[in-house]
Amino acid sequence: MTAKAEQKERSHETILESAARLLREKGIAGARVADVMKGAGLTVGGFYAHFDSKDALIDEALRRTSGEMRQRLFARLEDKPEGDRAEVVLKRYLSAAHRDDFARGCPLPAVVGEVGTTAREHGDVLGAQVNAMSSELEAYLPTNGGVSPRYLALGLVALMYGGLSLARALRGSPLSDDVLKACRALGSAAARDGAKPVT
Amino acid sequence: MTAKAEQKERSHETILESAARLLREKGIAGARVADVMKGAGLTVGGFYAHFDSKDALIDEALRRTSGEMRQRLFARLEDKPEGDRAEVVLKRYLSAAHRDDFARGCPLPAVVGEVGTTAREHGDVLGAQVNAMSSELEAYLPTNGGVSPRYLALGLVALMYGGLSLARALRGSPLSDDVLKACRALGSAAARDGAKPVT
DNA sequence: CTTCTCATCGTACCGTCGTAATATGACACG
DNA sequence: CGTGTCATATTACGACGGTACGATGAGAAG
Repeated sequence: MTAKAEQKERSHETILESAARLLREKGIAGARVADVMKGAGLTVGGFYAHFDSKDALIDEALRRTSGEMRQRLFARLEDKPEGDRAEVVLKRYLSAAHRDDFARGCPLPAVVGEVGTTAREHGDVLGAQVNAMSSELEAYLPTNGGVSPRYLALGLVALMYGGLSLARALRGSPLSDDVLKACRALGSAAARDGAKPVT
Repeated sequence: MTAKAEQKERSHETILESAARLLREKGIAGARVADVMKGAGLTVGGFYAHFDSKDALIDEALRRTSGEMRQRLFARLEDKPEGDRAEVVLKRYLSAAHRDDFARGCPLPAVVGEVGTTAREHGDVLGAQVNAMSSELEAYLPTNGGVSPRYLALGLVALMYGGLSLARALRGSPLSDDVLKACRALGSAAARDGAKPVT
């Protein structure tokens, strides 16, 4: 009896991984059930034995991809000088490599727009992910700036997400690289001095 | 003979206005041809007498809405002290009112994600709009900062777009207001001191 | 060996979307 | 007053999407 259960669990995991990839590459509407199953080496028919609905799959995939991304983003920071850590995160997120690695990168660029317009039902899950990302970043920010670390972190998350999204949408144009560079510069300055208001 | 031509021109304009509204409210895929025509008080049948395809309509609507938005965003700045103008733009863009006014606000939050994933064909038009917005903002930025006005402007555009997109996706949650506030603070500091690198 | 279970498959239903072909009806012109 | 033109309406087609249901076949249980 255990062999069947194991197989089902493996399939569940494979489906989720396929969904995670497609969600990041093609967004919510673009991650079609049939394609997700094909990516998992299965066919449509079996899908509803694993998930209640496409929406449930998207929610789970969103949590999964967001968690993965945070892990990669904040990995191996102990090696870096304490004051540089936020900048390292910024540079990792706003890199050309991250822009070009849809399949394993941040899911936000692929889902935020849809959540704001036609997929409001995923707003809660999205909010939790944004919150988690911001909270984790907050720990690496200075406390003596003009803005509290919490707000600084939220602003940096918006800057990172905005820069990466634009860079992905404009990839192929030189403007894409410029956007990344500009966001790194703006973000680094803010991460160091805490966005001190000027006179 | 002129009466027909006038009517057709009026219809073209009405269709475009309807598309502009729907594009901002529901995104590219969400702005369906039948709905656009209904919003214009017409029916699907006549659509292809006015536009070659849905894609052509979207491109035109994107240019239109983006231009409208810039006009509103940079209007009446002569009243303001010269050094405050960039900040005024920031505050207008990152306001709760703008977040809640889908129908007349910035189209970027509704289209950037799709262009990055499933609607690459609109990338050129989108790039031109981002460029226009950044260029216009650039004129109001300090030249003595750590970053050139061009890069500062690009970074601020990414911050504004990112903040507004997140705020729209999270509307209803208190996090939405926090994101706007955080982006205003971060942006204002950068717009004033030009993102000076610290020590 | 037989029977039951269950993960997965093949397939079909129903709605929706972009697009196109034809119909209609109002206006301009002779 | 009749005729042709053209903007718009009606309707249909083909593709595709999420979802559901019966078939299949491999493994577990006796």
